[in-house]
Amino acid sequence: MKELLRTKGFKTTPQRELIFDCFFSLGKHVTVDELYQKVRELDPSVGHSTVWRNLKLICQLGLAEEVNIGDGITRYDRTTPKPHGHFFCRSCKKLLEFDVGSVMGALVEAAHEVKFEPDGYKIEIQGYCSDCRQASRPNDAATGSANDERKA
Amino acid sequence: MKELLRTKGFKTTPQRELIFDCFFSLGKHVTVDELYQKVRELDPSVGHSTVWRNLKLICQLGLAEEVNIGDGITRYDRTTPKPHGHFFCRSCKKLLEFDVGSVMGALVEAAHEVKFEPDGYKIEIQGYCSDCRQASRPNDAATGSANDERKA
DNA sequence: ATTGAAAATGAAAGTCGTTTTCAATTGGCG
DNA sequence: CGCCAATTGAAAACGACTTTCATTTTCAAT
Ligand SMILES: [Mn+2]
Ligand SMILES: [Mn+2]
Ligand SMILES: [Zn+2]
Ligand SMILES: [Zn+2]
Repeated sequence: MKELLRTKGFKTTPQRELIFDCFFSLGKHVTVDELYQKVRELDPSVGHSTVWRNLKLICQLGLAEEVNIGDGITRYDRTTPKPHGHFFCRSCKKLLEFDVGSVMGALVEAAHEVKFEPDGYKIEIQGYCSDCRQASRPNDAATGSANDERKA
Repeated sequence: MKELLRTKGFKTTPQRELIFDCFFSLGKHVTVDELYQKVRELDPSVGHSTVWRNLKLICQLGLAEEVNIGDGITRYDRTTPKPHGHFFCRSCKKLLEFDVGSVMGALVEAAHEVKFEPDGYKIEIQGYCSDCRQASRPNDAATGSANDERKA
């Protein structure tokens, strides 16, 4: 890790090491604030912007990539050898991963047809996970309109 | 159109009619500001928030849905009978649509396997469209890192 | 036509995650 | 060591989205 940083011309600092460690110890799909909280448990002096900057750096190094599910909060997902898709539960906001190997062929071909050169894939299925469906059985119609109540 | 509004309990106003008309006359994937500009060509007195609110209303009526590609700008896409995917060009920021019929089966099955109940699909392929690739042939390496220049 | 309650409007302000600024500190090579 | 560029942290800036509120308008019921 230090090696990778050095060879790319970045310095190793205590904050950076801590942030990197925390990031990789936390699960996938971490938000800046989640990581910030985790880091501050171990060193409350670390600043928010430092966490943010190092998260960006982690992405720059190719160790993670941003995931944007449309709720305005960027999540950082450890890079996986092959692209994967996400099930996003509208209720608990959790992301489940699934293999997209079976659909990549068709997508690449569709791109080819219109001479589009793909370099990134975002396959996200929204809905409700089994946990949440069980929990809210009686009124899953209500939970279904998560953010549609304007003038209720 | 007026009928639909009335039956749902919404009022018809000159601004609303203008905004609806402009929205449907513009192409797909419209941003609030794009629609705002278009509307103001015809009536400069219409406010930004009115455009925004009516765009939300159009979604509420099921005539459009929000598309969030991760650049922080919400686009509004006219509802299509069946879900479609998007090619998003990192260079010109345009969205090309493509049919996802051939991959829906696999996705639905993948969801089934983990007891996830899907109700929304977002299939977005990022990359470079044929126009942009031709235009920037000599230095497509540079354009390739659209937003990766932090300390260039 | 008149009227009044509810909805809609527009300007301005508020929200909130992201990003930048800047002075002070620090890492690491020579 | 000693220097210089990289890094840090606090605070401010940014920007799209959303809400607030006083005023205006719609429209159903007189
Ligand atoms: Mn993931
Ligand atoms: Mn579309
Ligand atoms: Zn859930
Ligand atoms: Zn393009």
